[in-house]
Amino acid sequence: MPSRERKKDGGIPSGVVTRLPIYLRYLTELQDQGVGRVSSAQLGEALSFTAAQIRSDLSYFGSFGQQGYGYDVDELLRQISRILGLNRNYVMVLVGAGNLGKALASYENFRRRGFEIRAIFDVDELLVGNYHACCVIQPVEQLEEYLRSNPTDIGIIATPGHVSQEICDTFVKCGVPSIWNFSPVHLQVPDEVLVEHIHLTDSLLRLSFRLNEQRQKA
Amino acid sequence: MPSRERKKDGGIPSGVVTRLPIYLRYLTELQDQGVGRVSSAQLGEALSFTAAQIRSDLSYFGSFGQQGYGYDVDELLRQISRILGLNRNYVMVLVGAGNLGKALASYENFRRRGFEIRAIFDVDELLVGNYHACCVIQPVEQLEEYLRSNPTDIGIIATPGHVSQEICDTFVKCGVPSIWNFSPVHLQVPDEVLVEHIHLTDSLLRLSFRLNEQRQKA
DNA sequence: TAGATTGTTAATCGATTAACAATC
DNA sequence: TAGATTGTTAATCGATTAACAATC
Repeated sequence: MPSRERKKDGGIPSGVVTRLPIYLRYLTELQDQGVGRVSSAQLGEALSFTAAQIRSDLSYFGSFGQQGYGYDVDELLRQISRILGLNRNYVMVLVGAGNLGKALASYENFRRRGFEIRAIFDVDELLVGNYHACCVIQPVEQLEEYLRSNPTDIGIIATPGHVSQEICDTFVKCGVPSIWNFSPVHLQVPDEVLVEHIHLTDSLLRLSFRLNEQRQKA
Repeated sequence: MPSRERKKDGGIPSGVVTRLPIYLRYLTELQDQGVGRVSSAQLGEALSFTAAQIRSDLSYFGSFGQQGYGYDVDELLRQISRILGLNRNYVMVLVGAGNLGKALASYENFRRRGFEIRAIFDVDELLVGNYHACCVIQPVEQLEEYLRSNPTDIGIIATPGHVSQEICDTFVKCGVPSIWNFSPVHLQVPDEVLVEHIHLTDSLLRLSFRLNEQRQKA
């Protein structure tokens, strides 16, 4: 089976990108259970995808399986880790040390995967100077100066909505290439800056929509 | 323009459901700014959608605009609120009082929208008995008994992954119709139970994928 | 070898968009 | 009225799936 790129043009469909971490997570579970081999049919069954979709997704990146056998769990895990960029570390800076920000700073799984929060900033003078998890909380006025001398891969925004665009602009201005946004705002960024949103309220509203779907016909 | 259902069969495409909360959020911003009217072209411009998509999405639920005028911001906001099920309250129960669980319990925006956490459960004996935000933390062994006598709309799972399926099963067994899952696990539920996942790590991995997209060709 | 399962192609399905008659 | 913009239809685009030759 020839291992060629199926697409030369670059863009991987966003559905594929959404599913890769799901595959990674389940394969890690299998590995923990000592399972050594898995077929696309088994993966699909466990994750509610079709086998064809899983094979099609993987084929964007190469040929990782064997006819008649399936996939070696360890090997596929290694490949997907590499594809997701997990063979390097990421430097992150967090702005907003409220409850959510603190929870993010304390979450060990990120660090374990190579994502490290190196600095925390907040406006609140009562918080500034306190240590939390990794580091001392600094005043947000010093964010720009900090970023100038400390190259950062990912800027995390866990502030109230009314300041998040401003923080975002600072990240962009200082060359931070990607933003992880927890504030309930649609951030405006240049095309080349990557943004991932975690909109808690949006997720909750999707749930309430579906809870009411039957009743809510116009 | 006749206000008919465009689809009789029921299922609203998930893309539409994803976008409705985004529309709600932006319309709220416009209302706060005192803007009284908006066209699909303006909405699309601000949110990076096409005008056609916005009109198409809304048309699943009725006709809320006027030719030559656009949409009345207040009225459209009212309609989308209703469609999302925001004209009632929701009772929630939280399991897992770690950093993330505490952050969720403290988040005022949920309550403001009518989503109320009525009880918190945890395994940790050191936490049990403490008050947090709304309520005292109860031992998780009492979850089932609690749910039997306290009808609950949404079960929130903010536990470590290895117990989340078990908690989920308890919710399902006790008739909780929907689950808001923050644990890094693909939960198995019957078809009729609704699940919304917030997978923080998956989101972070999508970001690292895209940060590395150029380099990572197989 | 026979059975199983891949990677890929072609067919299908669904979602997005462009265009426009309707009409405020 | 003339200009603007809706809601909807038809055309396009892209993603998913079924089928199968290749082959372990």
